[in-house]
Amino acid sequence: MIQKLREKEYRITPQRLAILRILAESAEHPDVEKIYAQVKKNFPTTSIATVYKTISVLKDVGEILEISFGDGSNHYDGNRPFPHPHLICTRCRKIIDPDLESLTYVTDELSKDTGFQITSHRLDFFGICPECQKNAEAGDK
Amino acid sequence: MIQKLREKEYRITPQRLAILRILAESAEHPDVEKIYAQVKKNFPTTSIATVYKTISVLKDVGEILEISFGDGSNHYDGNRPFPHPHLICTRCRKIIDPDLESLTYVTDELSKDTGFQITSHRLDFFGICPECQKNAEAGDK
DNA sequence: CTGCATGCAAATAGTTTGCATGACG
DNA sequence: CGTCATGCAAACTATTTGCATGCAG
Repeated sequence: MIQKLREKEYRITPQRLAILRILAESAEHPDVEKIYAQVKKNFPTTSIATVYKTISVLKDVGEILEISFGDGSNHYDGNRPFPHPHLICTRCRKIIDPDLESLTYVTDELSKDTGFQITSHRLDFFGICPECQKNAEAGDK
Repeated sequence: MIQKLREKEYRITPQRLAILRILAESAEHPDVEKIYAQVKKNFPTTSIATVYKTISVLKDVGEILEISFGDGSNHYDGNRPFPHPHLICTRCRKIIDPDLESLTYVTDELSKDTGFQITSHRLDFFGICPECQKNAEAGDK
């Protein structure tokens, strides 16, 4: 993964390494603020601008995926740099990556019907996760 | 549709009527700027804040749907105030509402597998529409 | 060394809010 | 006629940009 940066003539700085690591290791889909907070633990001088710039580079290289949920800020996924469904708990904001094979079939059908050349997609489900359902029953507010 | 506003104790102002009309009549999915521009044709004094406030009211009442694509601003749909798929041309920014029945089945399966109580979803496809494909072949940049 | 990356601050875009004035019901 | 909506401007959040300094190659 670092390879790809080297190949494309990008410099490897400690900050970029740190951001890369965070994106590669986090199972969830952090937003810029979360990444920023993490990076600062190791490099307190890092500015948020650098995070944005690095993310922009990684997007261009195709190593991370930008995901925009309805909540103001964008999130990023460094583990699966390709479109995949999300399952978001609207109560605890947890995000899960479910498996759904049937989707490629749907895409094909859609492409055939409309003449569109489909390059990408986004599929997000919103709901309440099992834990939050329990908490709700327990009278939690 | 105006009924619903009356019922819920909201006042009917000319500005609200204008915004409502635009949302109900536009087949596409305008963003706030577009709505604002339209409203100003009839009510030049209207402020963008009023548009936002009215939209917020309509969202609460459930008469319009907020859609956030990846492009900074939110879009709104006053014709189908319930989740439905979108097909977006990344070249000319056109947005189409395709038919896809198979989706409810997918939702059910997902719900069963994860224990989530799914309340909503969002499904957007990105690609190139037939016209833009032609233009691209013709050497258009 | 040379240039690209960093980090700060200022600029920008989209959206929200506070408050005085005005209009719906 | 009281209350809620409007409209202006200021506040806010997420993001981008300009520029001087610093470090990677």
